[in-house]
Amino acid sequence: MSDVATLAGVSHQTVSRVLNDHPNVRPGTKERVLAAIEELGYRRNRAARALVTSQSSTIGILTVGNANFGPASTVLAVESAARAQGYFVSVSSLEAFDAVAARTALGHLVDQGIDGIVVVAPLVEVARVVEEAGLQVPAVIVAANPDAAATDTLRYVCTDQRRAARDATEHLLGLGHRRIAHVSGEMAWIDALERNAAWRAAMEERGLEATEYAAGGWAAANGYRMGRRIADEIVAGDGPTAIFAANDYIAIGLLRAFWERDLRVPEDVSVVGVDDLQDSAYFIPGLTTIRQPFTAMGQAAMRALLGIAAGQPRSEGRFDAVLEPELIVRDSTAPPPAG
Amino acid sequence: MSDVATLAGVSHQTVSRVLNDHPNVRPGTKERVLAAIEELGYRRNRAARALVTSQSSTIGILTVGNANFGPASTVLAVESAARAQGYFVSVSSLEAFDAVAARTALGHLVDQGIDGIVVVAPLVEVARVVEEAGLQVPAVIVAANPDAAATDTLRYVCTDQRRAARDATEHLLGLGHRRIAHVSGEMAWIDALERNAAWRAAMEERGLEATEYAAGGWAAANGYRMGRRIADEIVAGDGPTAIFAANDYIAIGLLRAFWERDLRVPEDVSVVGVDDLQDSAYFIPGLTTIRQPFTAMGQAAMRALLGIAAGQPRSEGRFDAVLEPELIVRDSTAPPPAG
DNA sequence: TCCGCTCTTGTTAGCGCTAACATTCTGAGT
DNA sequence: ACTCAGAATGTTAGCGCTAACAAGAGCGGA
Repeated sequence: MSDVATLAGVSHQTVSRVLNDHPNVRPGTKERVLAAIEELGYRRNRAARALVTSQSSTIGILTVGNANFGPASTVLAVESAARAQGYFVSVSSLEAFDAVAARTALGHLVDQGIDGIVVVAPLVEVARVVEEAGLQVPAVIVAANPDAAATDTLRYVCTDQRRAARDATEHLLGLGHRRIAHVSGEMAWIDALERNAAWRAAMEERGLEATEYAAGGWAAANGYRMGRRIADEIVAGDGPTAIFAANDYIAIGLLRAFWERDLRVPEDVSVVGVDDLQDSAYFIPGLTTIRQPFTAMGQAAMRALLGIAAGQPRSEGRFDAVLEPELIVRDSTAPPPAG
Repeated sequence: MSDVATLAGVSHQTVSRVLNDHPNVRPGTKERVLAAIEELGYRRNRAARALVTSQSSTIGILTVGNANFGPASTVLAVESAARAQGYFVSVSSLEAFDAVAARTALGHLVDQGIDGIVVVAPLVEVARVVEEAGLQVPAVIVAANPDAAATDTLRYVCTDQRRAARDATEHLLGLGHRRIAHVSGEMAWIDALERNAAWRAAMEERGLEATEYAAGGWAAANGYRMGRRIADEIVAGDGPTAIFAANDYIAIGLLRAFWERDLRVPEDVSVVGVDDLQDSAYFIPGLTTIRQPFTAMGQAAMRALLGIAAGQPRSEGRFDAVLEPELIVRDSTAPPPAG
């Protein structure tokens, strides 16, 4: 920086002023400084800047370190929103899903001197750890946590998973289905719990029996395993006529299992998923599913984070933003078979 | 830090020594310092440390900002490998694929004072920009770039995409197919180019005609569109008996198009993809595909990066590491129909 | 012409840490 | 007891930057 100052014939402080867009710099001087910066290819040292301003313009993202569609898409969206706001993004993914790992990762992030944290924490346990960590930095948890309790430095943002499940269930109900089963995901995940609860509520509201098949995981393999069981029941005549799968991977496993048993979708059984994967429209048949507004979520998360930093009072509800999912109707749902 | 020093009754420098595992500290002193750190909940300021050591223990990842399976998996793998080595990870994703955006993102990363960059740059243009940027920091490009030219600070690491395509093609050839078409991906991508070239080479080696269908993109929709065209040709009797799809998304589009035309896979036509998506095994039929060793790639990238930093001479070949993909045979490939 | 104001620029200090050097302590050898 | 090497600890300086204050320059009004 002092080289630049020398070349421009000013003091280093004036250079700093130019860099920080300080108002009281004569245009001519500014130009000379800018020229010197250009000539020397000078780049300001962020570490020094962070040291003196105690601001890193970096936000941390804590997430689960696998390629699950939901979290991955959310991370991408947050990242993009952060960059749009001029923030850098430091990602820390959890390999193991336990509290210790979450605490460690959180510590790492904080150690980095980030300005805020966005936690993409679909897991019940991770969310809890973050809440209890008593973070000093602004934090936003992206999760439809029913126990969400915003504080002055902690906010929540989510997509309404209950709405997703209700929309799916009611789409099926509207088609005339009454025996609507649910193949649930991994129950350590908030999303799994919420979708399950809302489907169950929608069924019970109408006095319908709610049969749950616990797949125990989000993968196609889990759906496939349940699909074989369900196929047996359908063939035996006492199975469901429609299934709400906790996500599209499970749904594709279901589709596959039914296909193997010559059960036609949607003629013999309807299937709805959640997520709308890149290729869900090209499954056989094209999958009716619930799409989540990931981009909007990312933006909402950043807005909430910046809001905390700016000292904005938290919104009244428990969530700072609740985004609505969207039902995408394709070919895997139809009225139930006659009789 | 001085608080800790006071509480432990030592100088701040001794605290620093304890923190940095300096050998010449009496065990008793060390313990007292550690206790003081614990009591005060002290965390060392990374910005100050970075300033004085000019080391941030952060590596930057430059990638394309979409959810494409390959890049996303690679990023995840690099991230995990970096963390295992005690590095933080700062991600910068390109929204647009152009040179300007790539240069800007690179600049951002460098400005952050990172210790190294891993570029997950499947795009021809991005790789070129990085090469020409004349980066001062160690950089590793993860791409099967045929023009790879390692330098003292720039290394290449890749999965052998030609091998992937050759394995796929030869699997089909071994099954007896002779009319093996290729549905190519987005040609701005190195992977697309490489897979295309290797398939073509394998065909031409045997004097077979190589018919290419340019899907123009990686999505299922692209595959579907080409699939309809190919289906027409197969029905007309002059289509291919097997197809090598540039990735699994394209393959699923193909599968879907064939299913719509009542063409059976693999009886009427075989399909091979590349990637092995989470649910590829559950496609209808289960997709034969090429799996890439992402985890190993991430580790290789970090190893290469650390190698540069440690002043290790670059390896003799143009690539620092070339990893081998793996053919996963499932149900979408079989011998060609008789006649 | 001179005062007093504002605009512009320079000077100084210090963010929290580590490297380098300075000092003190310890204990084996005489 | 006394020396001296080497271990343990302390002191000082400075990384590159910004904030706070200081000083100089320019200008209108009396």
